[in-house]
Amino acid sequence: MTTRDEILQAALERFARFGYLGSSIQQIADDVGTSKSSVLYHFDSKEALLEAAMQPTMDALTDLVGALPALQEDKLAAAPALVTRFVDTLMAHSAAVSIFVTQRGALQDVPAIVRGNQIVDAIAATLVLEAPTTRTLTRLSIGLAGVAFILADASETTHEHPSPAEMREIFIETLLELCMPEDGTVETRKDA
Amino acid sequence: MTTRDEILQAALERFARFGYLGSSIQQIADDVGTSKSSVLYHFDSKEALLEAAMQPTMDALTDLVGALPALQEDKLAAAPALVTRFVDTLMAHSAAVSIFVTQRGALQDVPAIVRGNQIVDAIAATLVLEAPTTRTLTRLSIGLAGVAFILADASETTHEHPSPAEMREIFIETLLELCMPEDGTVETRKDA
DNA sequence: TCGACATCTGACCGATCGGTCAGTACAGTG
DNA sequence: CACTGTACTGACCGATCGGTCAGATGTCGA
Repeated sequence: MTTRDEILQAALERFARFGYLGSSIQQIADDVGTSKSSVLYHFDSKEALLEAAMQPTMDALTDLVGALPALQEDKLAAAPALVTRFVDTLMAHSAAVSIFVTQRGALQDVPAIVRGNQIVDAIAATLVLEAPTTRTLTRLSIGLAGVAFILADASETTHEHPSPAEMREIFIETLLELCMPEDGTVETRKDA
Repeated sequence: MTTRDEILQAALERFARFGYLGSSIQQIADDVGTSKSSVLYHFDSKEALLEAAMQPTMDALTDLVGALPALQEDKLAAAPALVTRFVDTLMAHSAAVSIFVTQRGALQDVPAIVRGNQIVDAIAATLVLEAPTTRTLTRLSIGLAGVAFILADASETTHEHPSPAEMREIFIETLLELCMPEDGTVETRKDA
């Protein structure tokens, strides 16, 4: 792994655990075993480092959003696959998801966070399977935020959580339940 | 309102919007229109200010937890009232809830956050209405985190949210649904 | 009139912040 | 050999951080 990649990795973990504002360039440099100047050689500024660290996650989610229009024909049938893909993507990028979820209030002007907000809006709009009332939108928001939050919690705190495989099943099931019409019984799929 | 109370109020809002680490004593003083020294006269340190600002919320939630044993006889019947009270308490203290939810990773050693974690554990344990399996505990966590998160979002960002009354209904309904056994149909109450 | 006390302030402290810059070490290329 | 570009570093900058302290001001009851 190159020094640059090590810095990105360390920054992602630091930002997720202690917050962007609670992390200093010096600390990240110490984690990697390099100097502050080295970090600032690879990245123009602290904010540029945050941007670079968040980019792979935002790209993956953008890909997901890009694939949405093809599914819109039969929303109800496509929902399980979409939710599964969404959950898998979140779980594969839990550190960046943690940063986005817990700090998007404080980092409202940061481009990566702005981009994340747009992505979430697009996904939420697609996942609503009935007429988008306030009620269904809010229910889905609860599910989305809750899932993202547990993911964040699992990656940043020490206390116990279910196994990833177990969490994945429960996330998918619960999200589907929250975005289905009231009487809908949902079957979960074991694989995407 | 006394200067001390004004400082508490301003601190709560600042911490919720920009994070504890992202807020300085000087900024809070400026919000109130006083000096940094004045803030440090009323509170021994920045952390003591956070503690004092969170205390009313933690006290309210502690009261809620204290009332729990009396309800344990018939959990299923008591759940709607408990959930309603819980939601109302959260909504009455949205700024402090926001601080707790979004920053408890970064502030793990702060007494107020430690206390909050204990409270949440107690409430979650009580709200689980069937045998506490991993699945039900995780589902409830999703609901709890999701509700708290939307509350935090509503108090710190500018974008639109449903009216408080509408949110309250949806929160109660969704939380009950997530902590009920699978087949349970739940009736919500309009008042606590 | 005289302390006693609460409230508040500006000057100041050492530490750390994000960031700049000149310069070093080195591998590759002609 | 000289030259170039990449990777990296330590010294340094002004600003701000949380916090201390000596005093200024006003309001009390004695």
